Amino acid sequence: MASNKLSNTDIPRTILTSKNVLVTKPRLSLLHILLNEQRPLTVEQITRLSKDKIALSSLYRVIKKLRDSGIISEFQTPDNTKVIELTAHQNEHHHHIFCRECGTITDFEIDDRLERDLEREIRRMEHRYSISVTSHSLELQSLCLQCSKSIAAQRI
Amino acid sequence: MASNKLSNTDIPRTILTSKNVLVTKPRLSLLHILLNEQRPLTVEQITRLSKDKIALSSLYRVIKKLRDSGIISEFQTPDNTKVIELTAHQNEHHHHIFCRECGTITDFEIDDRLERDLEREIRRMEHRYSISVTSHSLELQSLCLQCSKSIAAQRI
DNA sequence: GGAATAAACAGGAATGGTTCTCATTTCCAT
DNA sequence: ATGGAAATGAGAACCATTCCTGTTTATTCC
Repeated sequence: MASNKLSNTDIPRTILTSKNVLVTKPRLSLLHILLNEQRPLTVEQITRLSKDKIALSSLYRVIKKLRDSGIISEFQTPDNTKVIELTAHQNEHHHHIFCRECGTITDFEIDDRLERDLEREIRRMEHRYSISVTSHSLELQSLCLQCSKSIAAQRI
Repeated sequence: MASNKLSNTDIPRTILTSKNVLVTKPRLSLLHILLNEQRPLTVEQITRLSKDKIALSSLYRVIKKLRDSGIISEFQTPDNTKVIELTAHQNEHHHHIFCRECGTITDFEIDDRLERDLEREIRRMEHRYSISVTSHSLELQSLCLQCSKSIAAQRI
């Protein structure tokens, strides 16, 4: 039975048209992957998930285009790898946890009160250093549950 | 008159020997530069400040060695550049402000109470995600005073 | 709907930062 | 002082990313 709602596969198209970005296969494909995975991904992970259907050069170009259009955003892991995520997810302002073993990235939000305190402290820093802060990010480095288990197992 | 204290030029040597790291010219040279500048430096900046007396390959090796010995620490700017700073400076736990125009990096510390709240929140995250957080960093992106001035000047 | 036009694509070559290799030099314990 | 281990310098290799060029695809206007 046909749904009268948008199917999942239409969301990427809707995102592109709503931002006035031309709809093309590689762009749809990238958005599709990001929507499916629901977590930040590296270029390499995207390449693997796309089953090499996007040329690497195109992937980089698409990332740039969608970043400039505000659809996705980009940041770096502590060991210098480029990571991409949907900006939509960013709307709930969040931070990142990096597992230093497997490199998995997890989003997290901090307590509202703490986030407000943080903002206030940043305003103070702006005065103290005579700067205007445009964004902030909090990063945690950790061992994820899985990695700490497998490391414990190796020790036995 | 000869000083009976350590001269500045002896500090790098003392650092190396106290950490049981072999004393060599490139290592002394890197420490010398970091002690002089008193701020985080990129590989490129170090190369320039060393007047090209350290081979690039050696510089990378020295950075690695001193990092592994805990003498210096390494992090990334938001645009993916490697930055080195003395770990001694780290002892007062601090964070970084990156100017998105000129790339200058400034250290800053946050209010004690906020830092404690942050630590507490991190403990909560550890429970929530079943992870063990090994370190955290707060990064601000800003325009520094100088850059915001020169941008304002351009507009006129 | 179909042709013209503009944009995006694929593939490969080029680039730049970082690491590796290996012959030579430096350090340091004896 | 000297032998052996460790570090260095110079350049090659590496790999992620960017650039280039000819081809394909999407949009626009008829």
